Amino acid sequence: MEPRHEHHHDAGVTGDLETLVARVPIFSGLDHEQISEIASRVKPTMVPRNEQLYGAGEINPYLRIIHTGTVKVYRITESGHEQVIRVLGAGDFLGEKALISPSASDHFAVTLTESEICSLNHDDIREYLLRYPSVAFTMLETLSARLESTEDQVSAIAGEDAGSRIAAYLVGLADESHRNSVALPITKKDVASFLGVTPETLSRKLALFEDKGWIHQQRHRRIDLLDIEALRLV
Amino acid sequence: MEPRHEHHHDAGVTGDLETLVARVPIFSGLDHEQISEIASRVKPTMVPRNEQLYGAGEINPYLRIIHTGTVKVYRITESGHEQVIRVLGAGDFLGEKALISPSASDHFAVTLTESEICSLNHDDIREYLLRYPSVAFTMLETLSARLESTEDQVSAIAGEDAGSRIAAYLVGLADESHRNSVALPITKKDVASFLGVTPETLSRKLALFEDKGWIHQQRHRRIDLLDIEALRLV
DNA sequence: ACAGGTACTTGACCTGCGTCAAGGCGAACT
DNA sequence: AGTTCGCCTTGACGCAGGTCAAGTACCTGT
Repeated sequence: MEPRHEHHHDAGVTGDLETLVARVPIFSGLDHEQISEIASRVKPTMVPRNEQLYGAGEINPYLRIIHTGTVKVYRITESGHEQVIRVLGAGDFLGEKALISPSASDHFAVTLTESEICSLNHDDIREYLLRYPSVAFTMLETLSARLESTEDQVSAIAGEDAGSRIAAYLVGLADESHRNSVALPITKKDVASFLGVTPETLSRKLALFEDKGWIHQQRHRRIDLLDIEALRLV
Repeated sequence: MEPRHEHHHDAGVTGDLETLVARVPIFSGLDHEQISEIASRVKPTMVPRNEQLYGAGEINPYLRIIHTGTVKVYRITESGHEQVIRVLGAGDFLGEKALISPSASDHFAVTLTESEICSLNHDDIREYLLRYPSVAFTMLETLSARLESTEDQVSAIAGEDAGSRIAAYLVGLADESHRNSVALPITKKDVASFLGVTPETLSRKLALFEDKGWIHQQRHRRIDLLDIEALRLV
């Protein structure tokens, strides 16, 4: 495996490659030998913050698996404004669209923090999918879960008002971190885009929630949820 | 295979089972022998109109493949209103959510026309996925395409105004049928739900389009598109 | 063929949220 | 440390589209 990672510098990877691969959810069903084989094809890279992984129009021949860090996936709508599609973290993958149907997509992906990312060539992945059906099955699980959460997004934007969506988003963050103090993974501007509101509306609703004593906003995108039950009922 | 298809009557299937299976996209990569094997496990059924295929809360152990007819998939949002997720036709499948992660989903599915539907037991399908990787790969393609179209729905609802979404929907129907006279596959109420507007708004926008001479509404949900270019620019 | 219910249309009203604008604050680079 | 740029907040305003209501047309089942 040659160190040809676009213009990124090489990985200062924590632990050996096989351990890293084994921790990736879509390879979790494989045995040690299979993991080794995949590890030999993987290209781990440290990617700096604010690096564009792929952009609209270009066909990128890599499936990216995030080992550490955060990546934002978004698109630019016809009317020119940015729509955040999802935010990916450790264990998530991206770039599957081009793998499955190699047409240009209008997605953009950019790192939000310095990230440790493995790139797998599409040809290799296609081979794994055919050879190790459990990999394909796990990808099906992931895509199915993504589809469901995107459907949630549709019903929320179409059916709930801005306040409900924002409250539900905060409660969701709290639920998955099991804490009542959450950190927004992205800027408020991006959260607003993700929730289908303007930054102004988000700002106003958060101020309103704070007035009612339901939340407390600290520095650095950190928000304490003081009354989760109230937020659930919004 | 015993004829135990809930309370539906047995299929008066056109052509033999193998031909039918071979025409299903997710099995298109298989050879004759494999098709035969699958055909022996398939339960084809004629389902009447307005029949509920599955409802929220219940875990339905079948993957359904639509051979003829139309099926509407929707959910009921927390605030109680119906949100149409997608409309499926010949060659499409549904029920894959429970196959992949057998948790109760909040989806409903109902036939809009009398439909010829094949049911495959989840255990059987799981076996095919592991044994014939091309089946899994085709399912990946389909899910990926669905994901993309659901993402389109998100950006459209969040970013475009009602008129644009409605015009784009009409143009989309025309594009896929290659004709400039289209038939809405579902009621206007359902189209409205799908597009994230109220039936009143849909009605008003269509009247507006007609005023401008861009469309002509006939009986029976049939609409002639008189000026597709104008609609594209809305 | 009839009756009933649902889908659709149109009108009047009103409000939530987007838009425009201006000011403060923090973060990143030199 | 200073400067700059983009993020965030708050205010004022207007309108797209949701809501409520009433009437008409359709479709469906008997």
